[in-house]
Amino acid sequence: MCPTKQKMSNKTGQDEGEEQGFRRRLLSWFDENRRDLPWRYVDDPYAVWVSEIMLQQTRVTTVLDYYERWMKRFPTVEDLAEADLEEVLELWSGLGYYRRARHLHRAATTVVDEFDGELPQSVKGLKKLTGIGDYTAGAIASIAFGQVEPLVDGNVMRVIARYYAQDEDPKRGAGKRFVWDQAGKLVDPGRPGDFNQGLMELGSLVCTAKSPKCSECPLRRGCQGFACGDPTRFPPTATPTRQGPMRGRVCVIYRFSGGEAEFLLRRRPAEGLLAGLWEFPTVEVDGKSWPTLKDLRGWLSGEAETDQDRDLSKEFGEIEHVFSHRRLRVKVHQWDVSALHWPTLGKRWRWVSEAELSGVASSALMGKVKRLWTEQSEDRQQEIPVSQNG
DNA sequence: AATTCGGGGAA
DNA sequence: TTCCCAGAATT
Repeated sequence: MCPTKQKMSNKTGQDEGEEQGFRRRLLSWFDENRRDLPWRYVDDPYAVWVSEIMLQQTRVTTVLDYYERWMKRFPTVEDLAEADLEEVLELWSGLGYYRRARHLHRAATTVVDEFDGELPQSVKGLKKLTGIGDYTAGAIASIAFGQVEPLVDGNVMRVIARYYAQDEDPKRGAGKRFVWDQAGKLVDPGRPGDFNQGLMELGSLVCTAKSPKCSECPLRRGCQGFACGDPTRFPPTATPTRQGPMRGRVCVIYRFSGGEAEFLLRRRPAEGLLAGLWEFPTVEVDGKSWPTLKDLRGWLSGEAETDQDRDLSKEFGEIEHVFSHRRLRVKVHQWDVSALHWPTLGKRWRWVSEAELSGVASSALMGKVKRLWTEQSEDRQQEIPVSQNG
């Protein structure tokens, strides 16, 4: 508990004065310091929607490139609704949390088919679309439609928890209600979208998690966390549940066809992790011991006549890939099957040329495998006689 | 209320 | 390394 923490006044007149000062100082700061982001100054609810989905659990700097590519390919909600899921996932490849892309695509078809191509303007209406929750509904309603609605994201949680020296965890229970209540009381009736973006911008640029720049903060004077002397005490940090390490093997199976390399990709199941994405055949196990080569060739048994143990044992690299709460290290194998007769492929398998590889929906880990392959292709060409390429 | 989702960059 | 980011859906 903060020793200098002040009681909130219940006198209506005083609250309104406090809130108006908060709004004025925040908006004034935002007008001076707002970043020039591509989804700002755009009078297009669809563009706001796309940006907000991409920004879920993802930093602004990461989103920029994806957003530009997306809007170029799918400029309107109709373009998105008409697109194949495969292409949607392809544009999302590497951004993570792929469910967002699936939901956005499905919601786009809902908007076109049921709402005559227009996004709902109310929070209640917006939340009926899959992928739009409390935060995103508030964001679209206030930013795109000027509705006086609050929004709470990670930044807003932190700013408000500090400003009021709130001890409760803002992610749940009483702390969550408190933050949403305050956000609702504070939001500026005249410029709700700018106010909300200003709150997030302040959290992102000034009221940062580790070392807040209180000397630059427009809200310092009324901030009870600053008055406490240590604003980083708020909000309290919830201890994350950490998962154990994982080990895996990835196999780049390739052959030469017409002078160009082709790769064998496998499609992941429609449900579960990385649903529907393509990958170089992979095996993974929990823990720190490596899966065996036998594990790697398990899915190949009976598919091709070869001495798989020997052929698959060619390793050309190791990659570490870090997820939200997991750490996967994979050994990368290569296998040239140019000389082998390969059986007919089922629906889950596909040969892809090197040029086509970048146009396939896949995870960030597969991107790393691909880059590793490309980086080492010069070395490989020195080792492998040119005759193999013809 | 607690998990799951499989990216990534700053400190 | 750790933290946590313009979170939502599911259980």
